Parts: sequence; structure tokens; C-alpha cells
Amino acid sequence: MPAREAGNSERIWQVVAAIPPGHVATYGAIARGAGLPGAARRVGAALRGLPAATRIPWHRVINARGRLSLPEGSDAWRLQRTRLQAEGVEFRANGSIDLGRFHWDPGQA
DNA sequence: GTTATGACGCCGT
DNA sequence: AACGGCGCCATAA
Repeated sequence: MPAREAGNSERIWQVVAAIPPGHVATYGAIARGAGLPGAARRVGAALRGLPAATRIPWHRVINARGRLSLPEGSDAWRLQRTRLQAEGVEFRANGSIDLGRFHWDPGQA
């Protein structure tokens, strides 16, 4: 029997859903929180497959550099940025987020 | 079975 | 700081 099912997306979504409003989490942190260390790329794939009307707060997931990984200028990029700002997350002039202030680690949950 | 593909991450230059 | 290269893991071709 397969030690780990391929349907890890479920677990990933669960961790993402736990990110408190006004905070963000990196892809790597989500992967670790889901028990999938090193599978940061899987997190992006899982979010990529979410329906547009999902209630999962996918916009709270950013990369380790404190930047949005979506193509800058795209609709999704703007939506993510808008939602985060609406929650109180501040963007620096260069477009990055201060992880020291806004990053949330699944481990504390 | 092999190779290509990504909403990633880390390290060296 | 900017860039490039390599590692990572699961899917798809």
C-alpha cells in the first residue's frame, strides 16, 4: 500500500485554509506544515487547480522572497495583491512583503 | 522508462 | 543586488 497518497492537494488546502487573515505563508512553509518537506512546487500546483470561486485563501501564499509568484500584471496577481492589502498586509515600494512582520508558520498552529 | 514542466527554494558567482 | 544553475517532487506527454 502506498505510504503517501498522491492526493496531497487536500492536505495542502487544509493548511492554506489555516492561515490567519492579515498574514501570509511561503510555499515551502505550507509544504512542511502539510508534512511534505521539499514539495513547495506541489503547493503551487495544488493552488493552481483551485476553482475561481474557492473559499480557500490561496492569496495568502507567497514565495520565500516575500513576493507574489504569479505573473506580475496578470488578473490573478492583481486580485491577490488587492485581497492582501484589504486584510492589512503592507507591500514595500519594491512590491515585497516583510516576512518578519506578516509571515505565519503552520508549525504554530 | 524517459523527458519535459512548474503559483518553489537555496547557493554560488 | 541581480542572475543563473541545480535540486526537489508529482504529473503529463
